Amino acid sequence: MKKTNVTMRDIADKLGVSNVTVSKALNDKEGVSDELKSKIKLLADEMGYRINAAAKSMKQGLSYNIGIIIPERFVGRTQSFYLTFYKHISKVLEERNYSGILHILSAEDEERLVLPRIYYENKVDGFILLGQIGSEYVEFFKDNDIPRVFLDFYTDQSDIDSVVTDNFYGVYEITNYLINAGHKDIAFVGNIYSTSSIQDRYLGYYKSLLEHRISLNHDYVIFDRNEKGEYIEFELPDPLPTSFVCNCDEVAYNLINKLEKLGYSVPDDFSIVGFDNDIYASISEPKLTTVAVDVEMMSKTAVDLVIEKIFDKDKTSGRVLVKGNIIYRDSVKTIKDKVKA
Amino acid sequence: MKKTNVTMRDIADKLGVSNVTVSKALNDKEGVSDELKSKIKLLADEMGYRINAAAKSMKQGLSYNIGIIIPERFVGRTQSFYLTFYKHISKVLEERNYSGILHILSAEDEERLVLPRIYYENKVDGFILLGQIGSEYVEFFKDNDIPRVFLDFYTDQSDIDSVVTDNFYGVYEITNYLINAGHKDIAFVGNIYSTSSIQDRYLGYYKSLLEHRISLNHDYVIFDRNEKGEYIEFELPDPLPTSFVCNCDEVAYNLINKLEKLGYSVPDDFSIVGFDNDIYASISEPKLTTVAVDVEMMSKTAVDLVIEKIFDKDKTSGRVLVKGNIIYRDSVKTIKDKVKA
DNA sequence: CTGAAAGCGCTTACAG
DNA sequence: CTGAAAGCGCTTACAG
Repeated sequence: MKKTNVTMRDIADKLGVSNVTVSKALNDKEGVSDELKSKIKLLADEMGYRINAAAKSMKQGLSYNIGIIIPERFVGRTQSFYLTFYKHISKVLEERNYSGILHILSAEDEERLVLPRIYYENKVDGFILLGQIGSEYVEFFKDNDIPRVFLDFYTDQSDIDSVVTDNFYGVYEITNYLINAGHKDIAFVGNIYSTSSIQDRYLGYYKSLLEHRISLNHDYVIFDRNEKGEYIEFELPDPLPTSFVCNCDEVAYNLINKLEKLGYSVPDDFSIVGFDNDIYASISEPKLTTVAVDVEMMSKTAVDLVIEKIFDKDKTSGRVLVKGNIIYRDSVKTIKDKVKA
Repeated sequence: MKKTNVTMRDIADKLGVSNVTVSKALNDKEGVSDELKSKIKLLADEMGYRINAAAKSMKQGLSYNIGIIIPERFVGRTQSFYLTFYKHISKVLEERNYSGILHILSAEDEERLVLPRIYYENKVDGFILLGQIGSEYVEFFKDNDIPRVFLDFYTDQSDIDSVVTDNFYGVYEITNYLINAGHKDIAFVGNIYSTSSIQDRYLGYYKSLLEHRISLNHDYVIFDRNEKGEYIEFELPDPLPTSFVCNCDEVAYNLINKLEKLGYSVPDDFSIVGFDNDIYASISEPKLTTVAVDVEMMSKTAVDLVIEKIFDKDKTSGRVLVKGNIIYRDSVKTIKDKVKA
């Protein structure tokens, strides 16, 4: 049992020095002899001294806490993506001597434009907002001058500092890969009017086609969901392509199941790629070749950005793109030398 | 843009009262006329007043933060269970005017017995520890007198306050359900020496058997993993039972796949139940009848316990069991009236 | 290299 | 019903 409530004063008294000297020693500041400094540190340890963050915080006007906001709809039984994000955020925060207060934003609060209590209580120095958030809420958030960075958030609202995956480039690269494997008849699967992120992925696919002088076939754009985001039955084109670029792994997973029910086999009859490298990429048969979002780099970027903004209110970054990495697995077959029927 | 740094003093000055009165009004304490109180609240709103949690915290010696600790191995791509837990914890915390600082405990810190920095900085009033944690770490944690509650944590270490799912009762109930559906030849799937939680589930199964005068057949205890927790090939008994009680959904999912590869069909040839109601219960074909952990009630219980302990250091609760609920889906077939071959 | 003084913004206990 | 005083435990700026 360690004694609670050991203060700098207590340490100072025992050593016959002032609390100022103790503060300087414990914070490794100038103005204390090395000898005294280590004596103080030793005694602090012995006495089980723990700094009072609240006192420091009040004096400095800084809490060394960052609020992480995740809308509750991303916290489902099948959604673990954002916990992984939080893990990396938390790790970087730790390295910077910050802590993360994780706030799950309820649908109700999001609708009624209620900011988290940690804002009204000045418990955090800045915010990282994870995932897609209603644009009204974002506007409302912007009315306050607290530093904030949006992570994995797509919007056309300007003057927002955000860190996002390079959707465009990722799909561009993976489509190139398909073409290099001999594919020419390549479909894109996704509702290209549904989200900005799907749109960018589609455009990456299109750019790869353009570069290889493959003309865009509108029958090869296969919708996966309606405007509400609900999945719909795939309407497969006739004739079928040899490969499918899916806008996400879950849809790739669904497509594989659909094709196999129709008696086809992946990758023998069709090559399929996804995006996200989430659980669906691993539970599908065969496992998916896909684009892995670089969660680690994105998290690090977001944390460093928000901390910079805390110390320089005028700092802006705009939209920062982080490149993903292709993960090669078993859902693509090279057909370079195959004679097509 | 709201002005930052509005203090109680500023409000007091504008109204020609003292900051004490403002403090009382804003905290709804006695000693201010209703008229003045509402005038103060109105002006506070208008001026964009936000309380300084650090100042309050220092004065009261309470941070109104709770540290939530999750070992990093529970934060994988396929593990979203604990984020769901956090969501419910966070919601209750919110209702109690607390905030949650989520700390992901690295494997390294767990091994080296490093407590989270939030402890050493007095940033939290108590801890909720989620999931299984090394016993040395637990012992080390106990050396400190900060309130702590273990959630979804199984151990034989005594004098630990914990909130756990009633494994025993859950499997007891779901085995009863199988028996009522006409099953008599029921296997249990799990390594009964592996974890305390699997052991309890096994004993619930056994109790149900006992109650129905069905004798325990040791061939019907099928191991799913080795001592290290790595999954192994099932060794199916001969003759086969008509149903399987699996110690968790993931294993039930694996078993279904194994049986279907062998040419059997579930639930026509075999009925199968799981435990946890996690993602494997939903992605399996057919969907699993299983026991859902009552995450909401467990979270609420844990939060209320830790808060009680903050205000009454001597409060202990011991091991609190929370009952799960059977979720009926498609993996069980009634064979009551079926003539057996 | 060391320390006395002031102050961060609240709340508590007490006096009127 | 209202307020003056003290103090929570630090850090900062300045003086020696």
